Amino acid sequence: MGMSKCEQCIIKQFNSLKALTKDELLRISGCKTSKVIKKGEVIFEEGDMLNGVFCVKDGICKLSKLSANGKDQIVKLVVKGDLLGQRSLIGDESANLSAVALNDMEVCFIPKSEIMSDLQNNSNFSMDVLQQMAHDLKESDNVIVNMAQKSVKQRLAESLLYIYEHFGNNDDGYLSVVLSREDYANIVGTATESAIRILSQLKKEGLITTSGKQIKIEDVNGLKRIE
Amino acid sequence: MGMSKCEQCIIKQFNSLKALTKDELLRISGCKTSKVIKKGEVIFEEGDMLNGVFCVKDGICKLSKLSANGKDQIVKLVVKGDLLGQRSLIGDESANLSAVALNDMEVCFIPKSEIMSDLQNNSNFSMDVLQQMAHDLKESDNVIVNMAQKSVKQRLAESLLYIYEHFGNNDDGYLSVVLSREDYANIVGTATESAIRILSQLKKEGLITTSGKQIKIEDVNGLKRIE
DNA sequence: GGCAAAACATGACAAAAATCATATATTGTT
DNA sequence: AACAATATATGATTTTTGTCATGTTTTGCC
Repeated sequence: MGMSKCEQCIIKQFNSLKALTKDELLRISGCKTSKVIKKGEVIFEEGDMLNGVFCVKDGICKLSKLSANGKDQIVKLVVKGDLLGQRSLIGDESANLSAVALNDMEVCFIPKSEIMSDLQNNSNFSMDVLQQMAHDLKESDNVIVNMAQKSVKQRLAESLLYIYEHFGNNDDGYLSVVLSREDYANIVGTATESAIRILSQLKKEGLITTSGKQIKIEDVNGLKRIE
Repeated sequence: MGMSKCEQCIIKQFNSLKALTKDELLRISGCKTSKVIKKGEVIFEEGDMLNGVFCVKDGICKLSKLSANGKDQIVKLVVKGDLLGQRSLIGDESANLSAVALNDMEVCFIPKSEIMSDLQNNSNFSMDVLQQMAHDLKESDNVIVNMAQKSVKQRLAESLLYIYEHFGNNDDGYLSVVLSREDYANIVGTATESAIRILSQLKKEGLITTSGKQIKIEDVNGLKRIE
């Protein structure tokens, strides 16, 4: 528990922690705890007060929100290198989203007091976090436009491409992120049956192939071209 | 042009500029320019490089993005007291959205260099901006969930309530923000005809009344209850 | 390996929303 | 005031998407 050292951890290169000084990293290293989270486990839930952030060392989780009609909407996928929970910490609010592991994960938990004091005192760090949030906001706006203006088929195709471009394939050419049909439906905001139906269509059209839950993108441009 | 003084401007109380020191405000006051923008005028467009932020002293504008199918999606309404353009500045990217005045506006333009140096040097200011962005991100997530999971009628009802609760009525009881039916359609992400049709329905159901473009909310709870 | 539960698949139908057509009202301009 | 341009309104129809039903496959577990 918490034996490895932040200053030597390569993961930090991918997130705002890279802006911290060696001293700050040493302090964080001393008070962080690292945990293993099993597939399907809840990291935190909507409404929870977080008292720190999670730095994802391995694995993937989904951030989702339960809507009034009882369906879960997946808002974001968080992967190796990402930080988790900064927004609630900074806004000093309870979590707006739930985080659930999609496969086995390894995360480090850094207590709130550390992060907040570094944000106050290290302007490189706060600027980096600011930039990250500006970027996230831009992405959110784009998602809103897509949700509002595109068909379910287009949105599903784009989700496949997003996963393909951001998280890549594994050795056998299948997407490295493996989601259930229900998860896809919850990303796109549609009924599970509709997601299944459209994936079948895409198969027939030769744009993807599948093997169980695994999906292989066969024609990137074809997916991009969907009316 | 630019004669009034930031340190005395009450508008700043509503945004992150309140976290600046008197000296910083004096400096900004010296280099800002204030402009009047007519209804329908474009403040900036998608892809423009901004070299400063706008502080809205009066009026309302819409932030929207053109989607692939040629329709505009309105992502946010910006009103008196809000800042405009921070995200592009912070992210050092071209504007992701277009800003168009919905009525006559008065804004102050503050050059990039000023804002960025204050962000670097005044941690109260950067923390305030950070909190604002954390809040915006939360709002964005909620919009995504609504777009994905709710019917057009529910979304339109919520938009009316949003405007009612955030911007209020004017003396005669009509919403103080006056939008065209097309604007409503572009907020909700639907066809203009659908927006018109649903507003007619809401009238028949006694939840709203209208007079030309003006809309009066007659039954807040009724609007909230829409299945 | 066998069994139950969960996930996937697909058809039939219903509901929601988009599109097309057309009519009326409002607004801005001369 | 008259006109054109724009915005609002509403009907008819088509397309998209959701729901319900039912069967098949896969998965986890004893």
